[in-house]
Amino acid sequence: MRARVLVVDDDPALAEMLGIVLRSEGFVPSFVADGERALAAFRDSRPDIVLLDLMLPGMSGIDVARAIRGESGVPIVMLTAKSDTVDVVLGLESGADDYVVKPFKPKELVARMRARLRRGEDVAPELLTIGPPGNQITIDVPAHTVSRDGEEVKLTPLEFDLLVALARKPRQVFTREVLLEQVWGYRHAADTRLVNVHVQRLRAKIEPDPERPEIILTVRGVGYKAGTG
Amino acid sequence: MRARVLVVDDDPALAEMLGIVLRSEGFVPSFVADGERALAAFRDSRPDIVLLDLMLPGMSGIDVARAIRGESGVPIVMLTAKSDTVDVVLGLESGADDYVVKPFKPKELVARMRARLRRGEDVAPELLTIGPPGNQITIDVPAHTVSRDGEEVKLTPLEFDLLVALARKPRQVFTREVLLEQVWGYRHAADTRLVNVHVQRLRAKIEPDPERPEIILTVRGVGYKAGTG
DNA sequence: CGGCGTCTTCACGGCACCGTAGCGCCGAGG
DNA sequence: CCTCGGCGCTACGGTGCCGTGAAGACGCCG
Repeated sequence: MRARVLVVDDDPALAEMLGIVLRSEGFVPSFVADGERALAAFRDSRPDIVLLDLMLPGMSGIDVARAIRGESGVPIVMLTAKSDTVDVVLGLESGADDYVVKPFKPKELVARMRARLRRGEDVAPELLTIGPPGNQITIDVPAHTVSRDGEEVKLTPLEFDLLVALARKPRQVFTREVLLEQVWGYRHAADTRLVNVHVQRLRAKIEPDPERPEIILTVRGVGYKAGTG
Repeated sequence: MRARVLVVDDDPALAEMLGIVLRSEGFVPSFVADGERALAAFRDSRPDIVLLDLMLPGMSGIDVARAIRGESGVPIVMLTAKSDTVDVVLGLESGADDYVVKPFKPKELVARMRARLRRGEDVAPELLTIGPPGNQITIDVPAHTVSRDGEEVKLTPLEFDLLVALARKPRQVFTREVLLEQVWGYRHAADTRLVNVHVQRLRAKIEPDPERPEIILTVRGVGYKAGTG
């Protein structure tokens, strides 16, 4: 029952290190150094999880992630150098489930991989993605940023918290009372219309067509939920 | 699988020593003695990492670093004599990722090279760079200096610590409470406005236009973060 | 088809948050 | 003893965020 990992990275030294770490942690790693081979290897071996460098020769990690995501729901963890800066926002929207910034602690990487594999161990993911395919937004929790189509969307603190609350459990409906408690900290019910207003403001910023919301959906008579497609 | 190192140094004795050390540590080194050859060799062999002496005949290490950085993101580790001091500031902004001061312990050099290559082992880098392209500042942690556009920026100890705390995890937002703990050592919350004031003082010194900060950014309702692009 | 409840949309005022300037203490160095 | 830089603290003004109220649109029911 050892998980098979596909590592996509063009840095041989890093690959070697990952090999040692992953094997000692009970994973079965395989390695490729560029995007084309990554896709072929993925289709061939169907790994349980993919580790993907953002910077690759030729086909970028972004394209690889998109391609894999197009044909599988396999967990993808991105490796990014902090110097990548400009590409980060775009990279995160490509369908990755989580990311770690180089240099990273091997333990942290393994913890995040395990968390993606078995939902039991709760390392809060750095990235949350919601919305139907073709209309997704990505939330970078520690950076407190939200992006769509590679553009950062400016949100107020309250809007951000509300979005995160919904995105943490996509498809699950939250009543206004629950949201008031989780986001506002109100212990016992206040005016629930507050929630309506802020959902509306949020939609105005993140929905391409706020009149037909696809990311934050209304469940009439109950509350709201985040859509995933 | 073994990392290829391009060593740029005009001192044959040092080169010989480096050859022995690097080979014994599993690297595959190649050597050139001046800047022009360095560039040619780099374009030709595309090494995994570059070791670069700051003092070179003809084209200086600074220019070489800039040229390489202009066409590749390859890790560059500078070798500097402690007597260089004056040139160091300029050299550090040329795009190097780390540096070691001669005379150095072979073990330290190798550790720093590994840290740049396999990002897993975290040797804290000597150099931190933050700010958007074209408006970057470089922090030399052991030297306790900060420079922008080749000019050293004078900071007080507190300002320096605050800047380093933010720069160690760029893009990530820090609350004022966390900063008070990390920088001031206050265990449980004091007046967080203290942080505001020092951020402002810091900006006055490092931001070209303090009214439109690009290096230290405010995240309203949350805290501050260092920008990278 | 009509009515009612639910949700959406807009406008507006209070206020928390942040940026900025200024003052005073304290310790280091002359 | 005096000077000066570094730091803590307060005060004040502006900006944008948030909460409320009220009217308009929509869907679900009889």
